[in-house]
Amino acid sequence: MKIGELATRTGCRVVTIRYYEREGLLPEPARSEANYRLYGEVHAERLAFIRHCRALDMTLDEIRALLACHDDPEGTCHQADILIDEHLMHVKARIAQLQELEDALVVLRARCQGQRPAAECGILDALSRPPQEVPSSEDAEHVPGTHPRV
Amino acid sequence: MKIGELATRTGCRVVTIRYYEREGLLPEPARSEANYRLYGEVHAERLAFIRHCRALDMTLDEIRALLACHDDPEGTCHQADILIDEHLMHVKARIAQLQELEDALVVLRARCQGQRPAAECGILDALSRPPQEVPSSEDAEHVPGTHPRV
DNA sequence: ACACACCCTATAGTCTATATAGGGTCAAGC
DNA sequence: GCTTGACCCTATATAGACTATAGGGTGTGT
Repeated sequence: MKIGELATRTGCRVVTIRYYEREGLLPEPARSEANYRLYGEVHAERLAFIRHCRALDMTLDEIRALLACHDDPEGTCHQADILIDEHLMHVKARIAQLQELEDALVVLRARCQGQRPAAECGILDALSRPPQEVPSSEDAEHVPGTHPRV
Repeated sequence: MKIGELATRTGCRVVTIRYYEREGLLPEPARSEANYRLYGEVHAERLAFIRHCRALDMTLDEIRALLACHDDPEGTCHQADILIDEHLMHVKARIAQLQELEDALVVLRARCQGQRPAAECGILDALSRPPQEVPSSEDAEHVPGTHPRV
């Protein structure tokens, strides 16, 4: 199968597949006479694995580690377990952090109900003032915040 | 005050201050004879404003818009209200999405309790399999996911 | 006179892709 | 036989919000 078919089958863009190949997540496939990439079921399964992990917000490095477990069926899956546990903790930490953000934004929003001159706006005023509790992102580490790059 | 002092006072890296200047969020300050940047209270307050907004996970574009309101005290703060409302919705959407992820990860994690050969690992097996519900990131838009770049 | 902390600019790298430019391949229809 | 269009190729640039590095100048203390 050519790259376009693999893309539609897995719901992954063509350019993204080539990107995964460059990143070493997908093995280099055979080539046709016209230098087209030719994929088999093995590739489709591996790409599906990668996309499932991405859907769970894992980084490509985490996925690389899981694929290494997957490629070594003699070894134990202990590494995979640990990785999932850690990732789960990061997701939880990120949720907690975003909930603090949400509370802070609700408080901020309540300071202004609309059509007054900006000079009197409670929101702009509050943002200008000193302290404010700032949730640190230490524990969430590699888990993105409010604005994913889609 | 020189850039290093501004940095320690605001808890912002020196390079980040210069970056904000390049991005047009901070005005270009006066320079000493040795070409050092010289800041006043105005700059410190504006930088604090920016950092508070960043702590609330706003993008630099959102902050630019809030600063524009701030810089036009004749206008109304209606724009600022709308922006905060929208940002709040994005944060809420991202939280909901991450909670779905968390559930999926908990289910995944429960499929394996450790020291078995990777070939039998329920986690690796589940990730290889077809469908899986994948929360879309449509509503969270500009709110990053699980792995922020700190 | 020298060390050291601080400042400057310019450039490249991070991460996970997406977008663009400029070209080659292949089947169908005229 | 020739064009059209869909598909494929590579290489490079762009996004966001910084961080890191190289290579140099400034200013203070000993």
